[in-house]
Amino acid sequence: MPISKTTPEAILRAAWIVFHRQGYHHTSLQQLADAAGLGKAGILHHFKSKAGVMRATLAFAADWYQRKVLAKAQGPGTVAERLEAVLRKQFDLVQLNEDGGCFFGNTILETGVEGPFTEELKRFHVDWTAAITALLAEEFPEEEARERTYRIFADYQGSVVLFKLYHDTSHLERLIKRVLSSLAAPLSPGAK
Amino acid sequence: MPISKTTPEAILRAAWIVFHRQGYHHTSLQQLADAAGLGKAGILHHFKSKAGVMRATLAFAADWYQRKVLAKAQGPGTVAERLEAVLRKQFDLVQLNEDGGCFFGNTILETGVEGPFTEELKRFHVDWTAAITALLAEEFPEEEARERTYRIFADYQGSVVLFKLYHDTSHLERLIKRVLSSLAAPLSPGAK
Amino acid sequence: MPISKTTPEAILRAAWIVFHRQGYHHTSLQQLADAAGLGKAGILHHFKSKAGVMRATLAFAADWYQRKVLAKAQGPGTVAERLEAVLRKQFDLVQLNEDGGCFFGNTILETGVEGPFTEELKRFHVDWTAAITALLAEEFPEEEARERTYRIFADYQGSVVLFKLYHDTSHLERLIKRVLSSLAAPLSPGAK
Amino acid sequence: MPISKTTPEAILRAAWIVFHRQGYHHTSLQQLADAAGLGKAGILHHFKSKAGVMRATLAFAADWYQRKVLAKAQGPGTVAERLEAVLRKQFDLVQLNEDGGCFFGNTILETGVEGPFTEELKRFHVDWTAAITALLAEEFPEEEARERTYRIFADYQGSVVLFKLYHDTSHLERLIKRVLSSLAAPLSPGAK
DNA sequence: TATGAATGAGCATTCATTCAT
DNA sequence: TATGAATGAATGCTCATTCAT
Repeated sequence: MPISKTTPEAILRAAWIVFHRQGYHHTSLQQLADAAGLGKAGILHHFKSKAGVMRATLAFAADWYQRKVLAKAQGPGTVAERLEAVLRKQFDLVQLNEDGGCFFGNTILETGVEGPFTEELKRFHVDWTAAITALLAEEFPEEEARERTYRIFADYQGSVVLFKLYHDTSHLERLIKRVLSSLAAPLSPGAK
Repeated sequence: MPISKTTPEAILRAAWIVFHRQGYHHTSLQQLADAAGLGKAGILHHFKSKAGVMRATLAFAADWYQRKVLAKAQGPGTVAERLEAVLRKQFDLVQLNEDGGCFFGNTILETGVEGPFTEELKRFHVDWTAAITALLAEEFPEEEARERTYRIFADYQGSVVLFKLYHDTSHLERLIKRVLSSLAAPLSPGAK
Repeated sequence: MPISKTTPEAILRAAWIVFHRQGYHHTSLQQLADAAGLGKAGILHHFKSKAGVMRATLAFAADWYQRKVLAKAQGPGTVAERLEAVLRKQFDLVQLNEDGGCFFGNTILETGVEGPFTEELKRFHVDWTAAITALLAEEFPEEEARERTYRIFADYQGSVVLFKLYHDTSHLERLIKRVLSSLAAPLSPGAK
Repeated sequence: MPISKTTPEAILRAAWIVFHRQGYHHTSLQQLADAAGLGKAGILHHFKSKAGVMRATLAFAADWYQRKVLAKAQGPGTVAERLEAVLRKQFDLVQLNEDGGCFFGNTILETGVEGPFTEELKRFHVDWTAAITALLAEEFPEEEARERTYRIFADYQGSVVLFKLYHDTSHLERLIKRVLSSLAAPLSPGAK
């Protein structure tokens, strides 16, 4: 008895949680199926392999990121306020799923180079960089905005490592303080 | 034909490479055995489980790190020279093993909190922090040295993510420039 | 090429034979799979572990016992005739499977107390006792029927040991003679 | 560093306990080694295989049985008293080792026919039969003594099954009562 | 659209055993 | 007399995937 019309999106939503919490290799199709309330074959009916599910999940998450996180870079408020809003929203995700860290960062380190996910992972970084650079460009010259964005990204990813290591959100708070106060200071040298 | 007296250390040296390249979950005992030139059972004769091999490998690597990388924080040369030496040595490791990134950072993100490796992973961070803080304390007040160390660590881990994403060592070079020039500047606010 | 729809019952029928012949611990999943004409994974698709197969097999066998062996305690014929019929049917099973003895008795001694099969094993004894007691109660007072049943059970299990030790069915024939002639005699003392 | 001169007998004493508790197939060489305080290779130095250890253990146990259990059939006291003494001593063994049942009976059912232990197992039964027959022959004609012995043996093995199934020593007590009171009664028919 | 049966490769781990020392 | 290194086969079980229905 078929039934129920599980949407692919519902599967991805469930898969996101599981992949985020456990990583790609440590997640089994069975777990994805359980999370989505389908059989394993049901999952593969929609996405033709485990890697396919992952790819779609990354795309789905990047999309969501764009709409729910990076969108906060636009709209009313000062540059600092909007930057803080983006970072705080980002941290909500980091703390989700039993403190899973950054889904994209995790996946970059786990599947890295040879992985079949490079495209989606790069898209995330490109999106992120574009949004934050555009925001900072309201206040700094283009070139400088780009450099500042770059440094914030690195600082963010590094802070997530500390957060995961010590399970302590203060590392994320410190990042926000650091980033916001850096906006008020001239850019230290060390650029590309 | 048994016998040949593979030392546990030789196994760990081989395991380090494989774990670094592939991550914990994506590495099989068979691969560890192949790398060490033993049968699977031969590995488990020395370490009682795959997790045991990982634990020992992390300890071995942390030790090596202490002796070969962090040791460069001591000795002759200016603070900046020695800091650069440490970072450059670190990058050698990052680029090793098909651009595997930071073995410890990877493992932190992959096995995170609940993992059975927290102890070894924390030790790495504690060692690292102690060495760099001691170095910077030659030039800055204790408190400031600690904060600077903290920021460098975060920046380093974040840069590794970029390196893995784009396969491009320039991200590591930029980190060095950024770090060294920051030594010459007053610490921007945003501390703990 | 998957598919062929092996029924769980077919698996249990095959497993019964193998477990009976070899015992629980000495039987491998591979052997069960071979006997059922499936791969190991095929077996575990139907029963989630080797112990699960054993449990289901014991339940299946107990059921069969009830319908094919103990059912002979009812119906036409004298009490003695029906008791003999039950015992003879029982012996057919004992001699099956390369003289495997009593499947339930074997398992009781092999996995004993702490085993995960106590429930199924007790059910067998309860069924057996209920059927034979009901039969004997046609001729003896309730209490005495129970005691006689008890002694027959012990004698039966003991005779199986001798049968397995010497591979000689005369031990089973002697049991029948002993049991039937005891029906004609008053119950010797020694009750509970 | 060799040392310590573990006697073969000490190994067998330890092996007896483990084999009795767990059965032959469910016992590993490692467990035997642990129990004896040696390495696996140390065990195999004395007995050239696991089966060899089992064989020697059965022989050792049969010997012990002869000297410590069946010896009670001789000496002062009435026939009934001595028979009870033998049975009670036997029950001590049955209850030993986490209610392991009769070591010999267990092994007969577990390894049965094809097993490489038939010889030792038969020796146990022959010894037992000889000792009890000799005892009963003090009071009954040779032929009758043999038949009574035979029945007691079967009843004993059957009672052990009940004891293991219900973990209840009352089954053993009932056996003693039954056996002793049968001595006072004429032998019911049903002989060979 | 989804299931459930099935597969074959692979998993970590344990097995009894060998053998140089 | 005993160890510790090592093996190769086997253990129970999970994996991603296929496919008839």
